[in-house]
Amino acid sequence: MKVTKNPPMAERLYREIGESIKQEIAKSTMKIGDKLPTERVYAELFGVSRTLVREAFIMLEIEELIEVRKGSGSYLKNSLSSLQAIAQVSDVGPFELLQARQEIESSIAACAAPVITKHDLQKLQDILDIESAELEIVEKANSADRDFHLSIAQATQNTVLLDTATRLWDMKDGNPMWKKLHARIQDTSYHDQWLDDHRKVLVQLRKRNAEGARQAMWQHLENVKQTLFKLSDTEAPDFDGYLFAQPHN
Amino acid sequence: MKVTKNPPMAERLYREIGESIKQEIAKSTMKIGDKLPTERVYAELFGVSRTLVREAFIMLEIEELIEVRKGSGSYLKNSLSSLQAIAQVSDVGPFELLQARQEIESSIAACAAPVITKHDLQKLQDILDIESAELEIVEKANSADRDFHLSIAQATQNTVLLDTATRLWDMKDGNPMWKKLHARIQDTSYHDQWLDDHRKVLVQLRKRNAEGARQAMWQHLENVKQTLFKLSDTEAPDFDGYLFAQPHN
DNA sequence: AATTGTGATTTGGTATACCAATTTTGTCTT
DNA sequence: AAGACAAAATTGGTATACCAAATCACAATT
Repeated sequence: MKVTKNPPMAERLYREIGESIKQEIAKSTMKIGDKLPTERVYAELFGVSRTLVREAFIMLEIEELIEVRKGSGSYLKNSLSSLQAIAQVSDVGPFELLQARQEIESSIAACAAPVITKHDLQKLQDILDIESAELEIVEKANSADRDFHLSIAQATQNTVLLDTATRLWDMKDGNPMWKKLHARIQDTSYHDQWLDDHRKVLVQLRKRNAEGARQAMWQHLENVKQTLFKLSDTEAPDFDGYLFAQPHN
Repeated sequence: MKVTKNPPMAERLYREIGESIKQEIAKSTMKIGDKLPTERVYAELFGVSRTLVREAFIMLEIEELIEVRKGSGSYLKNSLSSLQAIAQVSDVGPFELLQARQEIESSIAACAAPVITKHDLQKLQDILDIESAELEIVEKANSADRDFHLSIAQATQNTVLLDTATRLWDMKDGNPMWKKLHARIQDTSYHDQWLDDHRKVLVQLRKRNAEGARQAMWQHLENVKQTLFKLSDTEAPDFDGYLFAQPHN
């Protein structure tokens, strides 16, 4: 039986064209507001049909790099650097990311403590129960972990904080370094400690103790950091460039 | 002479098609991984050519909502809700945003204090000098303000913190509420106080006093918040829905 | 000389036709 | 009946042709 596989599909052509156009823009001296070459010009330049160039333009337009105006032309809307600065953050190192999460999530916990609702507290309790029960199933545990952290952010009733926390959490997805660490975490059971950390955070939230919650969340992420540090120490070479600025507190 | 105008251009059709498709997805009971109707089906459904549907698909693909596979079909990749949660953050209220910035940027200041370089301190001093000199020119002052805050984030040497700070700062762009407030700020000169706030932050950073820097930055954003609160109070009705959870610290 | 109007040109917008990869179907072989 | 192979149908990929809006050039008008 042939398995339905389709991972290594050749990338869609319009993406290649789009990237090529980006390179052209990078090489040129165009400034924001300048007019780009027309679709037809690019089509001839790359030796493809205008349709493809058009699709590439749509890609750049959605990325907010350009703006296209009928009958007039397409124009640079943002600098290339400002965009890729945001894009390339995704492959940041685990420690750098955890450092940031420690700073921000402890503040979020402190921020949530005074305003958290009974309903949210119950929700956190439920998540903890799931964590206790499903400790073995890695996927469940992970999902619950995420729920726990983000639910606290939601309890602040501040959209921006929730968005920031979500963004930071999802940053680890797609980073190969995290996957390696993650595989090693599955064996050993640091989950027990982390579960205990979560309990301590919830206790402080129940007491509506802002500084207590801050401390508890700080300590939790400190423990995670230390764990990852040990694990990476065991089999270190992969982490060149990721090890730096240790906690300074 | 005819001015080159082109603001009220009818929105590109592919966007309408794309939004329509999103609605169709929302109405349906499709789950992640499910297969979407084919391009041809949508083309007939909406009474347009397949080209347009295809462009709409590209839009959805770049938004990471779907994944398209040649010869097979297109598939739901993410839930609609998770995406729009991120997208709609852009029009968040000024107070909600400032609240988040107060939490996060004060932590960033504390984080920067122990590790800030002499070079970065000098850079901050230079920015302050510019702020003092160009106090009157609103654009310059604004730019310097941004530089000051983001330079501190950069001084943490943590990419994620810098990215987060940048993201928060730029959130106010495009929000009409900010523009109204901003117009009113230009008249009065709260800039003096804010400039003084900045000085106090820099003093603490020089002393490498983490908690001092945290406090100084906190107070600075507290002052900004209070100022905006007064201004919005003067001419209040616009702010329905933006006034809520006042600082709880 | 400045302005206006009109037609040609440029540019993006849309539709149709055909190509290639994938999946499905059905038949043949074992 | 099971498996393998091939033909056919499905689906996205690409190219070409034509349409409509915006712009530009230039002459006619004032």
